[in-house]
Amino acid sequence: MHSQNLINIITDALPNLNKSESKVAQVILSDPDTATSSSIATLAKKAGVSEPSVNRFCKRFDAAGFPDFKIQLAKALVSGIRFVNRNVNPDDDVSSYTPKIFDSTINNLTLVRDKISHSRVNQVVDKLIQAKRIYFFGLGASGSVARDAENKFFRFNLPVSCHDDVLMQRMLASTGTTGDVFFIISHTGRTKEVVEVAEIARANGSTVIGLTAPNSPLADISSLTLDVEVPENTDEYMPMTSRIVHLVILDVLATGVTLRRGPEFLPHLEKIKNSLKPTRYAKDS
Amino acid sequence: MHSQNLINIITDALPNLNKSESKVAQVILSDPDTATSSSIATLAKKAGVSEPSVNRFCKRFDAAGFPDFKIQLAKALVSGIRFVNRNVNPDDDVSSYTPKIFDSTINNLTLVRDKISHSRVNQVVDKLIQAKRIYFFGLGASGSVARDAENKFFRFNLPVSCHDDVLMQRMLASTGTTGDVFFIISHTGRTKEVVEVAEIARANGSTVIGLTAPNSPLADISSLTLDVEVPENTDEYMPMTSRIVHLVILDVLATGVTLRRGPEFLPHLEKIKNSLKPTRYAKDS
DNA sequence: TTATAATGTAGTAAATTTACGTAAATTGTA
DNA sequence: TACAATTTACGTAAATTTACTACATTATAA
Repeated sequence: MHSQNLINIITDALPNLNKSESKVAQVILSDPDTATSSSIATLAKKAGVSEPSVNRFCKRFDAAGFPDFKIQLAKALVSGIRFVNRNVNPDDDVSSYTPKIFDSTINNLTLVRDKISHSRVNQVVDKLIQAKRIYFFGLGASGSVARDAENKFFRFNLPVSCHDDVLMQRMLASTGTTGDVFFIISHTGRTKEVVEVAEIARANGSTVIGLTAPNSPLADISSLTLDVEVPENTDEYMPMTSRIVHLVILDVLATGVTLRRGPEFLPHLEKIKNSLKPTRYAKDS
Repeated sequence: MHSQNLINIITDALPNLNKSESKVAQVILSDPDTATSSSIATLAKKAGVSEPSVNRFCKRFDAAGFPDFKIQLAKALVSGIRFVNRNVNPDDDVSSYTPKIFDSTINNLTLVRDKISHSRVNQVVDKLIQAKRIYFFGLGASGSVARDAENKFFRFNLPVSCHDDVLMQRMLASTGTTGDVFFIISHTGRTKEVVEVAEIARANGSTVIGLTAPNSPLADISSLTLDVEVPENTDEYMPMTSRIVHLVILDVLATGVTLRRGPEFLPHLEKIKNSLKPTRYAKDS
C-alpha cells in the first residue's frame, strides 16, 4: 500500500476537526501550493486564526512543526493530488486545457492506485486463470475497453472474446455454464441491459466479474467486483476518465495472469510478438 | 513546461560550482532526505562552510531561500522515486506489481504532458474542425483506440467512422478527397499496411494526421503528427502504455474541438447524454 | 458551577537573511 | 615572473523574520 497522501488524510479528518483547525484545513486544501511557500503568520491570518493554532494543526497531523508540515505537504502535492479540481474553462486555450486533462487522468489513476483492493485483484486473477472461457462485455465507451481486453487476453491461449452487442451478450450469457467467466465493464454499473445480462449469466452458474462503480446494481449482482470510484465530472468540458482507469486495471490483471503462468510462458508471448515483425519496417531504415 | 528534477540540476551543475558551494552540494546529494529536515546551521556545519554560503547556494538554484530550497528538494525526492523505472519481477506479488503498473502509466502520461507540442495540438484541432469527414484508423491495440475516438467524435455532428480492417482502410483512403481527414493511430508507426494506407490517402489530397512515434515512417508521410515518445518496455511483464497516452491525447483533441464550438454547442452534448438516461437504473434505487 | 477543551496573547528562542568587511583568486601590466 | 588592480568568494555579526512555548482567556460540556 502506498503511504496515504497527506492531503487525503486532511480531507478525511475534516469532519473531526475543531473550529479553528478546520479553518486552517480549508485554507490549506483550497490552495496547498501557496501554503507550502507561506509563513505561519501569513497562513494564520488567511485562516483567521492565531499562529499557535496553525502550529497545533501541524502537530495534529504528525509533523514536527510548521516547516516540517510544509515539507510533507509539498511531497504530497508531487505524489498526486496537486491536480485536484482544475476545471477546464470555456476560455481556456491549448496550453491551459492540455495539462489539465492529463492531470485529471493522472489524478484518477493515483486515487485508484492507492485504493484498489489487492486481494480482490488476486481473486479476479484466480478466476481468470481457472476460466474455461472468458467473455469481455461492454457498451459504448466500455465497448472499446472490452475490445482492448480481448486483444490482451487472447495471448494467454484461452478462448476469449469481446462483445458490444446487447443481443449477442444476452445469448452468450444464457448459454454460459460453470467455469465461464463474464467480465463486464461499465462506468456507471446502472445500464439496465448490462445488469440483465449479468443476471442471466449468474443464473446459469457462470462467474460474473464487474469492473464498475461500487454499490451499483451491476456490482451487486456480480460474483466479484473491481470497484472503480472515479469522481463525477465536475465540468462539461472534462472528458470521462474512468475508461482509462479500466484499461490500466485490465493491464494489472493481464500482468497478474502472466506472472501466475510462470516464466515458461514467456516464449509463447515472444512468439506472438515476433509474428508481427514481418509486417513492420525495420527500425534502422 | 515542467521543471527538471532539482537533484539532477545540482548534479549537472556540480563541476561549475565554487569550493564552498560544491561542499554544500556534496552534503546535500549524499543524503538529500536528511537535508530536507535540517536547519541551515546543521547543514553548514556538516559541509564545513558558513550559513550564508548555504543560503547563497540555495539562491543559485532559483530558490527564494533555504526553506524554499528544502521544499523544492523534498518535491524532487518524491518525483525522483517515481521516475525510476520500477520493473515487474517474476516473483512480485499483487501488492508489488499493481502500483508498479499504475506508476509506469502515470510516468508516461507525465512525460507526454510535459513534452506535447501545444501548437501542434492546435493545428490538429483546426484540421478536425474543418474536416468534411473524419476516419479513425488503427490496427491491433490501436484498433480499440480508434473505436474510442469514434465514440467521442461522433458527438460533434461530423461524419466520423473508425476502421480496423486493412482492406476497408485501403479502399476508404483511395476514395478520400481534400477535406477528408484520416486520423491514423499506430504505436510504432512502422506497420507497412498502415503506412501504405497513409500514402494512398495523401496521394488523393486528404489530410493525414498521425498519432504515432516521432521519426517513424508513418510520421514522415503524415501531413501532421502528434508525436508520442513512450519509452520502450523494459521488461516483458510491463504492459504497453502508449495506448493509454493515445486515448488521453484524443481526449485533449475532443476537448479542443468542443471549446472551439463554443458554449452554444453544449446543449447538443447534453442531449446525447440525456438520450441514455432511460437505459439506466436511477441513482437512488 | 466546575472542569475541560479550545483558542489566543505575548514573550522567547531559533532560524534565516542582510550588510559589510576581509581574504582569495583572477586578470592585466610592467 | 612579479606586482597591482579588480573581481569574486567567503565569513562574521547584526538585523530580521519566523516559529514555538508558556500562560491567560474564552468557550463548551458535564
